[in-house]
Amino acid sequence: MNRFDGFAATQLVVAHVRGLIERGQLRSGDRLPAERELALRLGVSRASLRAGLRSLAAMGVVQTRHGSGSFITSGRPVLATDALSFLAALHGFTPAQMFEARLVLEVSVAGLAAERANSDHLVVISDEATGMFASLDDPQAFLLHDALFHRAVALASGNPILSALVNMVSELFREQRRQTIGRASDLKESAEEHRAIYQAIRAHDPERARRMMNDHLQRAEHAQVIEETRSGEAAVEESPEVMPEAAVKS
Amino acid sequence: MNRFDGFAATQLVVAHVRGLIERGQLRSGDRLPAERELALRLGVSRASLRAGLRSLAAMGVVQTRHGSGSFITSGRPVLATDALSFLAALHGFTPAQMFEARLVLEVSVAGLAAERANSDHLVVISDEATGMFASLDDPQAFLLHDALFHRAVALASGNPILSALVNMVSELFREQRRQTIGRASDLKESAEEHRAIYQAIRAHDPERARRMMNDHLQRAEHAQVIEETRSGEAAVEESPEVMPEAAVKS
DNA sequence: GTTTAACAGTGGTCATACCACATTTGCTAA
DNA sequence: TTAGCAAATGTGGTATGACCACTGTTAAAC
Repeated sequence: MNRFDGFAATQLVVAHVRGLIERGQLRSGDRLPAERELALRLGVSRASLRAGLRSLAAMGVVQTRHGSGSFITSGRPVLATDALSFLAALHGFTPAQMFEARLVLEVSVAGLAAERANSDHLVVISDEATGMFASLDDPQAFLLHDALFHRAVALASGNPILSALVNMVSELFREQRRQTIGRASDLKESAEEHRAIYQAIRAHDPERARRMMNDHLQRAEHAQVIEETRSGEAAVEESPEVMPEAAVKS
Repeated sequence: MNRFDGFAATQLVVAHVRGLIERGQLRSGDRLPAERELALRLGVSRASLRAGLRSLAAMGVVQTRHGSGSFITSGRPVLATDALSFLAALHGFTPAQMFEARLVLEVSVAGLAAERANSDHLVVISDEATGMFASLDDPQAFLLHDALFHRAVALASGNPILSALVNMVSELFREQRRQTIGRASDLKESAEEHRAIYQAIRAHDPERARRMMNDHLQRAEHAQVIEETRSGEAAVEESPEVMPEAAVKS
């Protein structure tokens, strides 16, 4: 049945799991057979099977829990955000490019959310907005709520594809912004902008939601540019006021 | 130096390569050390090293060529499209959701392309448009040129993030459409629409480019819906005119 | 000088053993 | 009886060593 031994063993594993998913024999949250058994069943070594599972895990299709087993990823459709993050490290995305991508995606998404958001969606969005106001003195927490707010809006759009894309981009932005959020001075204004977006969505006013999201992103980008130039001057004229925390590792 | 043996060996590999990339010690197209050597250097087994590389490969960060070595992915920033494809198989994206996502992304992208496309970009876009006209009698080839056209437009937008996202969505769409393109009857009209988009971009007319892209996607979705209802009726009233080719595997 | 064959280097697979974590089972002791 | 704990089981994670398949180079043969 299988290809002759030693052909594309690991690829066979991926294809097999994919087939099971497409046939509906594996669904979100289901547990896969144990590695040793599945390897035997597919006629490949356990090493090759693990290689295949590793690929699937990197794509966010399966999650493996040490001691428990491998499971098809449950919950909402989510793309692995690492990939975009690596791309950023390789090719060096600029903040301008990130804001442009967010503008393209999120303005429309906000409009859709205003059309379709139900009360459950609204609660989550509102919670994150309050979370922002509650963490004005903790930039990192603020940034987290910021990202979660935008993801909540994307979720409310009702389109899982757009939601997955917004998740990726927002996480990418957060990773980059995390290092400079400390010098931001407009957290309160930012929170107000998010509140305005929320209110437009709650009022089911797509046009206003689009406008508010557009204004918010434009202002956020502008503020970040101002920060950078000011921080650049400061570095020349005097000692920097705020040191970005050094990311020390291993 | 390393974590005590047997901790998160495979994770260590990913983190290490990531560090090398972020420090600029590994750039696009570079070749990584041989597996046996790199494993020794990191103090992990070759199996664990390979697991890490497999993850990186699945994310599209590295490409490994049998007999030659492992290389940092060269060329333009591209996200692995498999992930979205798996999500589709798991959660079942509808054509309507796909078209909505494309509408959000590609209308704006077309506008940006009209602002920024240079002659190199225009050549590629034009080539794909002609490729569509040249393959009116070969639906699969037509569909390929269709996808490549949209990617060329995204590339011309000058934003690598948006380009990567459009690549993912266009590939997702193509995989889904591949099975039904055979019954399409409006290939020529579709080609004309693409030509109109190209001309708007070539004329550096963003507003027209956006409008043309918008019209194209709306018409394509409409045509596909018509197809489906007609095909549904046909299946009931009489034998289907065109059998979608069965995807036979293994 | 050209062609061809051998060689060394590299990733791909396999088999086996052992370790670490999670859950269940069943026994002990209160 | 029952609450608590410990052993047993099942699972993924890692390590080792060997061999196979592909690639590129080098040296030999023509």
